Amino acid sequence: MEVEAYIGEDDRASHARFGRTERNVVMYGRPGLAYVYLVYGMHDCLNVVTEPEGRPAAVLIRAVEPVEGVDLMRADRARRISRRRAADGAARATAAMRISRIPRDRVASGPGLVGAAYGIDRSWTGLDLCDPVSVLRLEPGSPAVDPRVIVASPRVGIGYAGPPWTDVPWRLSIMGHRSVSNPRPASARPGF
DNA sequence: TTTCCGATCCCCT
DNA sequence: GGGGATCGGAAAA
Repeated sequence: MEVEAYIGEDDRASHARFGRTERNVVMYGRPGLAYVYLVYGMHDCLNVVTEPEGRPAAVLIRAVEPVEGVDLMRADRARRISRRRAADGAARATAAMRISRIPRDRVASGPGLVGAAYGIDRSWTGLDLCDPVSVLRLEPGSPAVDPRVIVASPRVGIGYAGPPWTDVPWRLSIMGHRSVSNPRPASARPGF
């Protein structure tokens, strides 16, 4: 359970730092829309547009705790991995074994893993996540997360942005939750 | 357990 | 043309 905020054209870590481009237009759109982009040539990352129209901002969904369809997610991942490398039967079997043992709360514990677990790709950009009939939508959690259990830390993988953007504590995660991506914030380690 | 590296494609100066 | 809002396997230790 982890998100990161990217706010405005001034934010040197944000995809909006170059102004409006073909890729990021949806960030300038209505709040509640999905923005999905590709990183490192292979991972689709889900963001939710957060500010009123005209103000480019989004929250990256970095990690999620899946509650349903976990076996499907694991099977899907096993298929993708064995497709990627030309593995022989034995290697494929060990890969499948390893993946079948991934704990439920680690199946979507990273930005790329969230996209992969739910089959989200860039074509989902623009989807209205506030529409109750969308295949992917935001719903209130129950029970709600106690704000006292949320830790803030610097964002991950944005060294290029430079200070102060590398340091602003806009990565929010649930303290001690196992579905948090690596590197885990120091104060969010289990056994806190 | 930690560290290193390759994968793989698109985006933008 | 350079490098990335990452992941997983292999090696080191």
